[in-house]
Amino acid sequence: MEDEATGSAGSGLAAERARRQAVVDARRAEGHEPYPYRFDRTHTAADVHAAWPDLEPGTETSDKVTVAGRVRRKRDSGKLVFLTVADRGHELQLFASHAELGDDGFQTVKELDLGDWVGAAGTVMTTRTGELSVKVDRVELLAKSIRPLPDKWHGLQDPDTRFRQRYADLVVNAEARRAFDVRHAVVASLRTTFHERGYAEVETPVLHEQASGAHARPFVTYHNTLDMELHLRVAVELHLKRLIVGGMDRVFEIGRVFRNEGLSPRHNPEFTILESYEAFADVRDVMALTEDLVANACRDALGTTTVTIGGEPVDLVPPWPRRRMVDLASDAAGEEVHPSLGVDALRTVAERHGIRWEAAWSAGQLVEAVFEELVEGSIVAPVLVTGHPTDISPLARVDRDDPLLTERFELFVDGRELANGYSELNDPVEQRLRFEDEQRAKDAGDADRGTVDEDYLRALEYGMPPTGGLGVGVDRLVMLLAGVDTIRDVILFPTLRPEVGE
RNA sequence: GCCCCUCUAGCUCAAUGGUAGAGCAGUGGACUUUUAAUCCAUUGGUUCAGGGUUCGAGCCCCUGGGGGGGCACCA
Repeated sequence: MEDEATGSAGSGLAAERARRQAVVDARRAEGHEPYPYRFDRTHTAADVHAAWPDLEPGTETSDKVTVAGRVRRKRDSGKLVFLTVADRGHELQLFASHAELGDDGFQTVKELDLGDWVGAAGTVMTTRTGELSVKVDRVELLAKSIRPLPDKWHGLQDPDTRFRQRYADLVVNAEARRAFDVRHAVVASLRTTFHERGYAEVETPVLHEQASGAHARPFVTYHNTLDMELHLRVAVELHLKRLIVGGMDRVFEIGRVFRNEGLSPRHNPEFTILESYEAFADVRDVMALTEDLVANACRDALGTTTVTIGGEPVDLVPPWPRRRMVDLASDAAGEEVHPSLGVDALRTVAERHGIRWEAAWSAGQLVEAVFEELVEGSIVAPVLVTGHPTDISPLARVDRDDPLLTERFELFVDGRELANGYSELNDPVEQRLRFEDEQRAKDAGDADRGTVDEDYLRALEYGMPPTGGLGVGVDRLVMLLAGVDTIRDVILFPTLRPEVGE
């Protein structure tokens, strides 16, 4: 009877799904395919708005369009139904009248639930309040939504559900869509900037015998046939420089790297890194490249070079200030901070400022600690921090003016490191010594430190030209430009613990 | 790994230790120009799980789980 036919017996999620499934079954029984294979549309919602931008209220055109989208809202006043359908973030109203559609077509409209995908053909019109609409004469269900969407007005608020069910988040939360629109525009812009400069985009292995190129703990996995442990990469650096040795000249990679560390609003175990290497360039060229990459990405994604940080506008137009790490640290400490002071003196400086240090730390690590504690968090507008101590920069070339520092920089914005680059060390003998220092530190118990990469050294022995290299945290760049403060808002599917039941 | 906060209907949220509610969604009804349509009626709950205290627990306590924030580590 009535209850069976409409599936209205009971309530709750299970009953709602059953009711909607019953609509699918009924359509099949009537000879309609509820999940058709394809649908031809002539216009997207955005196209319609662009093509008929300012029709007077109450206009009826004879312009035919065919559109498709997801039903987001439905206003049913009996013999007339207004449907608001969403099509890639743009909305369009369908004006569905019984007079125009007849019994069958109107029944199809009546049966539509919020969340259903629908295709419709009709003429462009405006209602008497001026809303651009399509007066439909044909409506087709393209896919039934069996599961009800989250609240049409409040959206999805629970962060857990937003991340686990990103599909639902994207349907109902415009802010979520916007952050990823920014992301996609940023990534496209980065590629464009590189392509315009003659770089080749490359892809290098994710599975490494030894993860190297950054101070980080790797994920360990296992290959059955080779019967060996493999490590997921923590950086792409050494492979790209092998390509420079091979004469590829200008290369970049945008790829996922994996670091087996804690999660936070700024850290996801897998994240996207951009690295680039350019033969015959040094750190100054790389800083200029970085400025262009970021300014272009901002312009391409936002249409402006101004971003908002903590409620204040910040202009990203280059050039940005270049300040040596030792000078920034010295200014903040009110006394000289430089690795030449030696470990003992630097420990004293650290203690004077309440900075905790460890016995194993080198002079360079102490300098870095002073910088991180006293300076890093206070940088808001972009600053290129240069001249990192040699002992914390095992792959960077020694500064031509100061043997204790390197030709390196890190870009800081909003208290966060966004990029890191340097004049690449290309002397295989010196690189071996630096690797050996890393290995010693690792053997002494610092799991993040590196090992001696013999194959990389072999490559360097063939000769690597002078090279400038860059690494950019793409997720953090997107966070800055999208104006969000958690990395989970710019990673579609952030790492979560397994879900427990439903 | 440690500390703090949080978890109630499909969604968004209420509920001095005393009968678990509302809005949206859903269902039934009215309505041919609505805009979160409106109006009338109405279904829907293992209050994250398991223990405990109490005459009585969504609320207090313990254990466990998910999530958020902080610390640590890092980009």
